[in-house]
Amino acid sequence: MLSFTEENYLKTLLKLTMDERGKEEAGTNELALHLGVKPATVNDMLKKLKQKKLIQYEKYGKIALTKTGRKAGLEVLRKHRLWETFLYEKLEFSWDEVHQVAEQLEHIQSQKLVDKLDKFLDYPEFDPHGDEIPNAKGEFKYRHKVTLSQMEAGKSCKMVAVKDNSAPFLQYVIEVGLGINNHMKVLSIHPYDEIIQIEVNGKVSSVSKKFADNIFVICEDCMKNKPCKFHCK
Amino acid sequence: MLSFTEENYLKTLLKLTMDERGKEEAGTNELALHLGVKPATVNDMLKKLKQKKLIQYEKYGKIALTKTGRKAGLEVLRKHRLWETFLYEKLEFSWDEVHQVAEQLEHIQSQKLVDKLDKFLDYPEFDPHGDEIPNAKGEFKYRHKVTLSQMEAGKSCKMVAVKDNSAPFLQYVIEVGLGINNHMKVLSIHPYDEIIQIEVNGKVSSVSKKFADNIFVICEDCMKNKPCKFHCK
DNA sequence: TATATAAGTTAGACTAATCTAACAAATTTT
DNA sequence: AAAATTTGTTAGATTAGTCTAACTTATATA
Ligand SMILES: [Mn+2]
Ligand SMILES: [Mn+2]
Ligand SMILES: [Mn+2]
Ligand SMILES: [Mn+2]
Repeated sequence: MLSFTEENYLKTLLKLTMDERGKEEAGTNELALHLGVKPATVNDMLKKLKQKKLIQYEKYGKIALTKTGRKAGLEVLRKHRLWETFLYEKLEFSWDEVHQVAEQLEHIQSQKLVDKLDKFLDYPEFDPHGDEIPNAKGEFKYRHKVTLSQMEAGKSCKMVAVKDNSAPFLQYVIEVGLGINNHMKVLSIHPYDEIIQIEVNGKVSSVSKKFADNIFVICEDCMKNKPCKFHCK
Repeated sequence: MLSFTEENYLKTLLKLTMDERGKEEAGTNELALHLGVKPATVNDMLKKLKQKKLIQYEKYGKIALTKTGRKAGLEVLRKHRLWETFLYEKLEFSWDEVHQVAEQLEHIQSQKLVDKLDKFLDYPEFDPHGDEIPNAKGEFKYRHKVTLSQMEAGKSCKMVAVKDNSAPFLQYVIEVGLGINNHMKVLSIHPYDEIIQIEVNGKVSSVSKKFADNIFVICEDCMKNKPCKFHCK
């Protein structure tokens, strides 16, 4: 049985080693930053997680999840995203409110509850922020998404997810008239300050580079399986 | 902000001082028994709860909730019973499975969640065990219920709740063919060992005194507002 | 009333999770 | 290669919640 804290470490480690592909390991400071604790605290926990065979780790080395650790992390992430979906779909929460409550709900221990909730929601594949929900086996759909800031002027794309899950950012996204599955066209990218002009539903908006870094999109060419020389390799 | 543990103490205190009416106070050992900890542990917590003005308590004296303490306890009880109802009504849990999971869910902190859940369930007044669910103001319906063991031979009654919420007991109740809102007639009570014969839906069953102590009923006379000399005063 | 039993308290110890402050190793820059 | 910086570790302390064992107070019984 894992404690809430242990679960949070595993979930965070999983996110750090799966978001940016290629990166399979994390560091003490990085983990501390994301968990909102001090590196010293993380260091103590690393010893415990290693002892429980949930991570691979040597003194002064990098941290990687073991198979069991990854499985446990996936389970927490699955619960988090299912609960977010429940709150959003069934209880009329807005997308900027669900995360905070799901942070608590993800730690409820009951296999039956997870299964029943999944069924009740009709086996959703994505949460309100467009993040993939791992299924009962821990598998999830991979999508070749890029950030809005990686798009070229003149190209069209569809918003599929957000990177930043904080309430202020999510509210700002709504304000700009954007949302999951919205189509948009990149009109221009200003060379001086990288301000990006986009058109959504006929309305033109200007967004910053910082904003665009946190919006995930799929480009129209990719969707149509056309090779897209700009950002897909 | 209260910890899980503090919430459990307040909820348990509330149940001890509201179930049996007339009894407004509880003792250290009694509380320890219900919480599954040692009296020494309770004693430490009493000091903390007193300091937070959630209970009234003097060394070697009895324990009573303050107004704030009672309100906090009611909120936890409300959440517990709403979650039980959700699991039972929406997720197809059986009535012997809901309690264990609700013990965890009752501690989720989100006023909005409680309100939305209440609405989603259409403001239920009773949980799957027949227990009253306090409303948003902390009020709940009072019903003059008695235990099945208090009934006289020849009288009819309706089952409205169970006292024992443990899975083995609840499964046994089903086995006997009983459930919330079932009507039954007490055929006989044997003077030697107090075995009670009841008739439910034409089927006759024999139950022990211990069993009957844990079944709450409303007698037919009381329901019809006829004075009932046997157990109502 | 004296004694036995029940109820409640205290002291001292333990674990999990956290911190600060000091130290050590690894990496980057000059 | 030396110095500076970043990254990671250790020691020692703190807090919440729990325990055992010994003690004290209150209540019931002979
Ligand atoms: Mn989230
Ligand atoms: Mn969490
Ligand atoms: Mn219950
Ligand atoms: Mn509880």
